[in-house]
Amino acid sequence: MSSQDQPPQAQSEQAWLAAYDPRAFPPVAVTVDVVALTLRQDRLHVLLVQRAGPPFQGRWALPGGFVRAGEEGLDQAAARELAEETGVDTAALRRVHLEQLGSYGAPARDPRMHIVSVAYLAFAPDLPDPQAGTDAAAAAWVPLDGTDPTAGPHRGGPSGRTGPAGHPLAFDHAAILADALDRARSKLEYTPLATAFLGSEFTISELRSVYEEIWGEKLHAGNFHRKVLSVPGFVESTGGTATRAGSRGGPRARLYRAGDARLLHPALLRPDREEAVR
Amino acid sequence: MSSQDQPPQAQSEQAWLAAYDPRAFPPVAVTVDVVALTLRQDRLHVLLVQRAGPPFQGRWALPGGFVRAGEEGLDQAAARELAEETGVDTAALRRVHLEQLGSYGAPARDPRMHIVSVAYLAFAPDLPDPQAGTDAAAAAWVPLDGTDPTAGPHRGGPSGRTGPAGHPLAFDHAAILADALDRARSKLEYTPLATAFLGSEFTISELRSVYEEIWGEKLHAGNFHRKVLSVPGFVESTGGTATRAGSRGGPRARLYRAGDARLLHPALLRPDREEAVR
DNA sequence: TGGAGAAAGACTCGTACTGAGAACAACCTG
DNA sequence: CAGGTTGTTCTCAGTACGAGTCTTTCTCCA
Repeated sequence: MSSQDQPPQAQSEQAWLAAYDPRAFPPVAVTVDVVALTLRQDRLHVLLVQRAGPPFQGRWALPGGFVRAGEEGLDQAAARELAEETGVDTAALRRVHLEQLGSYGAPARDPRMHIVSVAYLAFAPDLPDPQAGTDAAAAAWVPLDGTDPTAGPHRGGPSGRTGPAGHPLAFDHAAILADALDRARSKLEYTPLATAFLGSEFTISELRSVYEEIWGEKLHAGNFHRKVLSVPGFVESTGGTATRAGSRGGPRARLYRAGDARLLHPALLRPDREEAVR
Repeated sequence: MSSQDQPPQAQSEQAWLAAYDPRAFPPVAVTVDVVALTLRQDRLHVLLVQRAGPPFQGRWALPGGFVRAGEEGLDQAAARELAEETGVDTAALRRVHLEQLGSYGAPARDPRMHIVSVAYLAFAPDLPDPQAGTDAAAAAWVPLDGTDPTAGPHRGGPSGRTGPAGHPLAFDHAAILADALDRARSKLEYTPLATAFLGSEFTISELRSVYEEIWGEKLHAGNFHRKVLSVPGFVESTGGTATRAGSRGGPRARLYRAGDARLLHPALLRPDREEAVR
């Protein structure tokens, strides 16, 4: 149940509600944090903000903030935070995939008080540079390539994930980011969400490079091509071709748009992951 | 970030923390609700409690309660609620699989105030009948078979899931339960968690009946057998055989225990789910 | 201007996995 | 004891997948 509590008295339900005092309950605050991922120049980036005030002043952190009590649900709060932080209007947010990742509620994860954070994961196409909100010193898309010395490339080690200046993230945001990357990698396997990183029209090669960048390994071009076209509803042809070939030659690729499938069947599995089994 | 907030002043971090007033923040309460599933006599059951007080007095609901601020994390809170509600001691809880399902935070989901509930999903072997906690009128394992007229058998329609007396669940617990069943069904595909519903030793047929009951469809016995034994780390032989055959004849089955795999590779996919794709 | 190199896309081949069904022996109940 | 049920193994055809080849088209650079 949503509450295990001793009612003041067993009166009528309405009378009881009127006498109800929310402040009588232990203070646990709820925030929403967003792990927004995008690809810029074929590199995976995450949206981070630099904290303007304590705690962790000056540190980089995931964008987020308190849920406005009584005004909005969790999904709306996440969308609002993302819009505020990216400076992108609500219309453009429609092209962004946003899903709940999980909640983090260790008592000491925030030094101020017990704060439960509901984390969200966003897949965005290439967006303009963010504008720092009023409560942030800076905001930026930060590359997640192998520049982090404490984590192997594309492995997303749970600790040590760093911000632009190489400093560790605030709070437990490194762990949240690691979980987000795990989720993103497996989401690509059985959903067509890789297309969320691309524009409305794209080539199979561009789609493949999304997989390669997020999974961190090269894929067989021919097999990928065959597979993508054979999964019903993954992509559909626009009939057109790219106006220019790739920068290093090759024929002009055909263009596709996202299909109507919500799940890939059969799935597009990552190659050989024996190590992940045990 | 875990907080987007105006610090009272930009003093030293410690001074700022000392002056911090948690009560200044909007009251959003956090609860933990548990969807505990088990199999009794080859039937899927969920643990429900009957609410002793308002709101929704007398209605059946998922077991749960407020997170004790500053004392415990979300996982511990879920384990505690489950232990309190089942009357099972912490030792027996070790055999129960408990994972976070998701968070539900629509502003009006609780009539008292804005309450965010972090839902957990538990897979339990057959446990004794629960004891109603002090704040519940009753607690019971409730069968989830096709007795619900508003939902097809094993489809878990998001609305209308009912309690023992056929009454709808309190709050948005019907939706949470539906999400939990979806999650459980897909978890069986790529994890060995079906074994969490069984005792420490089991036969392949018992394992198959777990899948059949949760997926709601009969499986090919021969292919299931081959598949289970071929996935590395799913089960390992104990060398023994069941002391008695099934009630309707047949040879004594060999006994197995859970292996050390945490993921099934390749996965054990549900048969034909065209409908789920779009 | 004419390769060299690279990429898009179609194709081939051998292997692995899957669903459907058959076969057979062990065991229950009546 | 007979008939039905179940555990387990096997066969067979269809599909999916990894790796490789081949052709064509394009860009870059000598």
